[in-house]
Amino acid sequence: MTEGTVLHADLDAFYASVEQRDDPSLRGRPVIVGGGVVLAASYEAKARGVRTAMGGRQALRVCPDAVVVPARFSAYTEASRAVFDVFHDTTPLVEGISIDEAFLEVGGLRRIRGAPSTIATQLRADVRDRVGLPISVGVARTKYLAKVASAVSKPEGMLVVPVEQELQFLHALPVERLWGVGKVTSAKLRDARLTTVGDVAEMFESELVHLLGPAAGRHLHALAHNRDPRPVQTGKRRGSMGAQHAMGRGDHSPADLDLVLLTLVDRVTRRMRAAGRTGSTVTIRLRFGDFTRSTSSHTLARPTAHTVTVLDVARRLLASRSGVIKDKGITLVGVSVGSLDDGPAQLALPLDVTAGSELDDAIDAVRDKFGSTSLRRAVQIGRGDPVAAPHLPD
DNA sequence: TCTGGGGTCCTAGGACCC
DNA sequence: TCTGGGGTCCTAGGACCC
Repeated sequence: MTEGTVLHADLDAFYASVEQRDDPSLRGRPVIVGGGVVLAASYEAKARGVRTAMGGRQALRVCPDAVVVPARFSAYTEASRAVFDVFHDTTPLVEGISIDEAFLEVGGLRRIRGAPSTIATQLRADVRDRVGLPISVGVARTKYLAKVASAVSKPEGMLVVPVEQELQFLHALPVERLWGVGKVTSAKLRDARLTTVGDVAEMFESELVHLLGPAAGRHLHALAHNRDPRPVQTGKRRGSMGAQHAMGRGDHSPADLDLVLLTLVDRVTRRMRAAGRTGSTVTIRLRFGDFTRSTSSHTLARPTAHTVTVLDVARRLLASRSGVIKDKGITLVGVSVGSLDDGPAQLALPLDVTAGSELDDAIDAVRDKFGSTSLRRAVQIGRGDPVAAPHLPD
């Protein structure tokens, strides 16, 4: 049997696991993180039918004895950093995908660390010992298949897909396992009597393109045949930064709304400046009283991270929707700045990254400067050898 | 069922340019 | 006076992911 060399590591019920780690009284009990909607559910809660993104009331109906705890984002950020430290101690080739998952390329490590499955076993033990959290790992030849494998192995498992058995494993899975198949695409595929990945693999690419559009059709055709040439990529930088705020259905005066907008713009531009980045496309996202949505955007002639400049644009965009807001009411406001440029070449870390609230900014800054691979190294540089941030007007 | 807070990528039409 | 084909950018919306 031949092993692939891509690992996909994925923390199990991440937020809920951190809560259970930090409060022993929660262990073994159904735990829900978040109130209005479920941000995360422990496996005990999932076993009773609680799902991520479920409404809070519904969750308590299906699992009345669940313990509901508020989210502690700083604790999750800290735990994530510790886990990524373990990843980087395993291999230099780490591609972070989100706060709780990453791809690791371990192909070059056979002589010093052994076979991929050996490394994966050690990685799980290291995360458990050093951070105290359960993690699942999938091992395969491609990123996509490694991700599928870790998902199938949960909870707290490990699954190696040998190269010889790739298609056999893949084709038996339901179409919903394909990356990029959500509710809408799943319905289209099932309408066309395609229920397994194997069914999709039997289609011509042109048929899938006709059914789903060019990009999605080609993408799914490739995945169904396990064609996924993307290498594990370090140093990715985000393309936009945003903040949003959900509100109750009640009345919100224009002054209230403006205050929310100001707060959001301040949060976003502050993070941009901390990361040393500027952007030129300002987008506001609205959700109305009937839960329909709209976005509107405006592109500036020059990129900026200036609070007042972004606020001015955001205000005008919001004003252009005031009629609908008046009619339907509003339940969410979001602001994001996109088309982020590469920013100044020098490292733009705040001087004092040890001061509590600044830590997140510093991590943002480092992620954006170096990608997650060099996260730890750069934070150390930032701590020991501060570099002045370039002056950005505010 | 009654809905958080982040993000990514794709599509389609119109403006504008050559 | 009326007209082709191709490219890029902007905007709005939508699907999807964690």
